[in-house]
Amino acid sequence: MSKSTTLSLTPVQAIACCSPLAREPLSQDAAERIAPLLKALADPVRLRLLSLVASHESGEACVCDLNDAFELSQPTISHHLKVLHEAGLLERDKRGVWVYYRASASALAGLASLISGTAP
Amino acid sequence: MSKSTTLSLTPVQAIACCSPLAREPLSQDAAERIAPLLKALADPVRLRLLSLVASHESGEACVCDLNDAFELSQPTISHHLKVLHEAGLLERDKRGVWVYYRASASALAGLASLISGTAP
DNA sequence: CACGGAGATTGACAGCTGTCAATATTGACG
DNA sequence: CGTCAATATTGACAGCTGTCAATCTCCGTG
Repeated sequence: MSKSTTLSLTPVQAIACCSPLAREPLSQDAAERIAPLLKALADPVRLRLLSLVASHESGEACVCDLNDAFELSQPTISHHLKVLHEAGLLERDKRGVWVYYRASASALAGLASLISGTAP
Repeated sequence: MSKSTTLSLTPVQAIACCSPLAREPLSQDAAERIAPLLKALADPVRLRLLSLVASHESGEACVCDLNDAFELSQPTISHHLKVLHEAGLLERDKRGVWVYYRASASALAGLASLISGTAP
C-alpha cells in the first residue's frame, strides 16, 4: 500500500489494524488515526449519551429521549451525537421524523482490546 | 491555581466503581470522573508515549529515551508525561537525575472493561 | 564548591471545542 | 398545499489545549 494522505477509513477500521498499546510502540500514523476516536469519547456528555444508547433495552435510542436526559440545548445534543457518529461509535437510523442511534459494538470492542491488550 | 479538588480519588479509582458503559446509563458524576482519563489518552503524542513506555522491555522507560522518539521540544514531552501521570496512567519513579515512567496496568484494564463490558 | 546536564515549570499564543440562539431542513398529517 | 414537530446546521463566543522559548530546580561529578 502506498501512503495516502486522503485515506477514508472509518475510525473503526483505524483500530482493527493495531496491536495493543503494550505490545509494541504505536506508529505515529496509527496514533493519529486512533486519537480522534478517543477524543470523541473523552467528554462527559458524550460518555453518558453513548452509555444511554448502549444500555437501552432495544439497543437503540431515539434522539427525542436523549434530549430530555440532559439540561442542554437540543443543538448541543445533536452536535455530540454527530461527533460520536462520525467517530463510528454510534450508528444512525432515521425512521420517519425520528432518528435512532445504536452503539457500535465492534468499535467499542476494538478500543477496549487496543487499550487492555485482550485479543478481540 | 487552586488545588481545590475536594475529592481525592485517583482517576484509576474513579473507574473501579462503574459498571460497563452498555450495562446501565452512566451517572453524570461518573461520567465527569471518567472523561478526564480518556481525555488524557486522546492525543496522538500521549498515545505513543504510553505505548512506548508500556511496550518497553523492562516495563519502564527513561524520559531521556522518550524525548528522542519525537520531534518535539523537551518541555512539550514533559507536559504530556505530566498529563498521563496525573491521570494515573503512568507512574513516576525518579532515580538520581533520571526519571522513569511505568504504565499502570490497572488503569488500562479498568478503562478497557468500562468500554467493552468485560468484567475486571 | 562550582559546574553541567536531566527534567520540570512558566508565560505566551494559536487553534480547537463545547455551548447557545437563530435558522434551516425534513417528513407526517390535516 | 400549509402547518407543525423533530433534528440538523450555522455563526458567535468563551474557555481549554498543544506547542515553544526561556528559565528554574535538582543532583552527580570534577
